[in-house]
Amino acid sequence: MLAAVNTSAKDKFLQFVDRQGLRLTRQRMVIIDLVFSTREHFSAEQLLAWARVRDASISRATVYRTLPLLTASGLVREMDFGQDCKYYDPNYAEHPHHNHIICKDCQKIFEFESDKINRLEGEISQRMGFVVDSHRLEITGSCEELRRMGICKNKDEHPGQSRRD
Amino acid sequence: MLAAVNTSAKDKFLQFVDRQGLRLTRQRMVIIDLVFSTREHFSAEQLLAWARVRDASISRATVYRTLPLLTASGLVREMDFGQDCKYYDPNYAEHPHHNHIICKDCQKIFEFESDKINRLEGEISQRMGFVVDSHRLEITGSCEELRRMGICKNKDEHPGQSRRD
DNA sequence: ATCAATGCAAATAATTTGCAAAAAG
DNA sequence: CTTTTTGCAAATTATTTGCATTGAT
Repeated sequence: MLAAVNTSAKDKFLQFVDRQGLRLTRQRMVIIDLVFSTREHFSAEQLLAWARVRDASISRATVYRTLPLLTASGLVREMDFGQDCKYYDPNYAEHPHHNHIICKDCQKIFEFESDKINRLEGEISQRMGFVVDSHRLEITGSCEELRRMGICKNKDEHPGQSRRD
Repeated sequence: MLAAVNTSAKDKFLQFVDRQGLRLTRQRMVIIDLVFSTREHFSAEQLLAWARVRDASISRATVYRTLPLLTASGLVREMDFGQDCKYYDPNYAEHPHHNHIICKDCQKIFEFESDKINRLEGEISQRMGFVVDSHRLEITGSCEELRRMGICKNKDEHPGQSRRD
């Protein structure tokens, strides 16, 4: 059931693989399965660890060589939260325009969508002579709850869950 | 005159240096002068090159050790446009809430501000139980002009120039 | 004087790459 | 069979750090 959530994203990627004439290797299959059955952001190292549970022989190089394929397909997006390594977000297949809000207290990352913001971005871009291709909005904030009560109500929520504006 | 544009930002940083009990070395002075007299985004390596024009003995290590001071002051912001190295934006002193729009054709980066977007972000964040601390909005788009006519009207504009929503 | 800051060079760590062997189509 | 992909290990590259020395206060 959990694994079924992103099935269509996986299928889209399989189509991409086909369209590009790429080969469907055992290693790629493992990686694809993993990537499209999670909603968590992950790093190359995390993906490698997950993959090795299923197939201990999968190499770091293969993971690093598969990530650009995933991003090239547009179904996974590289995220740069000024950390030491890059993170990857598999939720763009389902929510191509989602944004991030990061709790600087509990460090969790939430996703949300806003048509209003999208519309404004389009208007502003147009006025500046651009056609929007993609956008990246990341809000950093603090949880009122935590500041007032010392406990963050978001603490137990599933990361990568999308709320609606 | 160009150097005077950001004088107050420089002064603010000097106050920060003082407040933190940091010492005002010759090398820091050179770096501070440079950073607050440009509106361009720059990398550590670029800053080092500029600094060495004024003082050939300035080391890479000093530049790398000064950058975190600049970002800690809030007057300069680290920018991660999925590139090989980090870039730094000195325009946050004057425009603390500005956003970026990147022309994927001519690769130039423009800055703009939007109170409407800021307001929306505040509302959405509040509804999600957050108080906004900072935000990062980056739009990637293509220049209609370039696509239609083969020439980008933005080509000669000064990068780092802020337009108003 | 005292302690922070510097320059140098070596260390770190994420990511990339060359190459011979394995496997997909 | 042919060509892509893999695993391994070595290379690359931005950034960081240890240490003896210099310099700001």
